[in-house]
Amino acid sequence: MNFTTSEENYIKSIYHLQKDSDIVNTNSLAAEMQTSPASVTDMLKKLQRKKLLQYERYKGFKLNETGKKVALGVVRKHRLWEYFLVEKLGFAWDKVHPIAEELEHISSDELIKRLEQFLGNPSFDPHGDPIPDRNGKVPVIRQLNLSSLPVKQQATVSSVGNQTPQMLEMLRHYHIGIGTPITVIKHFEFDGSLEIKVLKQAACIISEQVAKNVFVHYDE
Amino acid sequence: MNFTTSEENYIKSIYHLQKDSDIVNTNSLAAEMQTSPASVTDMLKKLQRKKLLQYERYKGFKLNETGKKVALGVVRKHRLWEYFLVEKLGFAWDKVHPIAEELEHISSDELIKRLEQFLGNPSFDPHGDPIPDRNGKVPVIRQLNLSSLPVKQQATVSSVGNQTPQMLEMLRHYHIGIGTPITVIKHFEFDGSLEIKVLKQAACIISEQVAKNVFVHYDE
DNA sequence: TATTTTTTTTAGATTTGTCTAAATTTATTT
DNA sequence: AAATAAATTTAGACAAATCTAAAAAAAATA
Repeated sequence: MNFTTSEENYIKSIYHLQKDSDIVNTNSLAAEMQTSPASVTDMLKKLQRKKLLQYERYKGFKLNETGKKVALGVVRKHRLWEYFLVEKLGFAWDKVHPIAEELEHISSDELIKRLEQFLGNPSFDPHGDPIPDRNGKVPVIRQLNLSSLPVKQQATVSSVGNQTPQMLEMLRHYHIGIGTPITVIKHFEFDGSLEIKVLKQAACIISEQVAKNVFVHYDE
Repeated sequence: MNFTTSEENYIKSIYHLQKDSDIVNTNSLAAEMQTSPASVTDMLKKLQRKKLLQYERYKGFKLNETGKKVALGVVRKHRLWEYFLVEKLGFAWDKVHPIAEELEHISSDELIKRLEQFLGNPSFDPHGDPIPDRNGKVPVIRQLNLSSLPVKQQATVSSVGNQTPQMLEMLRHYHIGIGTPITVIKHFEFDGSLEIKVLKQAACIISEQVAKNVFVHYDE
């Protein structure tokens, strides 16, 4: 089945919202999509007619299995294009989101199959987010929050929670990127801030808010 | 200024039509766009309001300088993406048109700048068509029709006129592609067909209709 | 030149995705 | 439990891009 750009965007947003909250409600989706609750209701009816949603009036909604498959397809395309933009075209990781937002709606399956191969079948995008495979399988990585990393434990940055341009810019300032080796030197109880050491950089202090958005995995 | 996908498609089609006929009329554009003459009229009014067209009711129309710039921008994107699809992703040249038709509407200028660089600033796409540069300048190549090539004159295929999948498939069968060395052995007056020799292939005969769509340039 | 044919435009309708304002349902608070 | 507030849906409208059928203009022909 084929979907419009608008439908795909709604499906993708619902997918992301229902990861944290199981059931999604109209207002939060409207906020996420920067549109009115009335427009959301209209689209929900359409997606229900197309059998992608479990939806009851006034009760909230979630994607069914078919809907999730569609969402994973869009996420897959988005992340493969982000990988392409950063690794092949040399874009900074905080600039690629809006472009991938357009590219993800190009419809050819053959294109995505070949793009994936051309990129060397990557498992994670430039922000450390997993790239679903052809069948919607999402690679997992055992990672923990930087705030929970024991002091002096050597680890590697694996992904970033908040991916606003503001956050990504800030991380770039700290020289923190995906794959960056990192150690926590000291944990300040007062405000939860951390003194950290990043490869070749002088030790520095990051706020708890930043730390909560950085995920790492232990080095083997 | 920004244009919708539909507007860009109309502009591009007008551009291609006015290369052969200077002034374009409603019916031929409707045929080209596979839509009704009424829809064309509607869009013409819109493009005129946006000051891209020289248009008088019942008298035909053509792009003005602004309109041509926009058209060249779309053509540029289309051909760069075709180059990418063939040279980087390994698509056959007769499969890329519909995909490039979607990709050409992605809006980021930065993307196209970087893509062009990544591809090594190509001047011609996989069908031998020139790729306009950032400023809308179109590279030219002195080429002639295969039917007009003197017998025994060594030449190289530089572009293809009719780019339907049917024609491209046929040329692939003859092992004729852009850059293929080619010589005319004999010219048959009876039906205008040509006996030709293509690199490493046994001599073969092609119809006048095919020959008229193959363009070559002399080897230096 | 008058008539017929072709081309082009207008009028009015349809679909998609959106909006605002009003109505309805659910949740919260006295 | 009744009143109030919040969330959600409905009703009705609009812009974009399309359509069909009818009207108008231009071109071709008798």
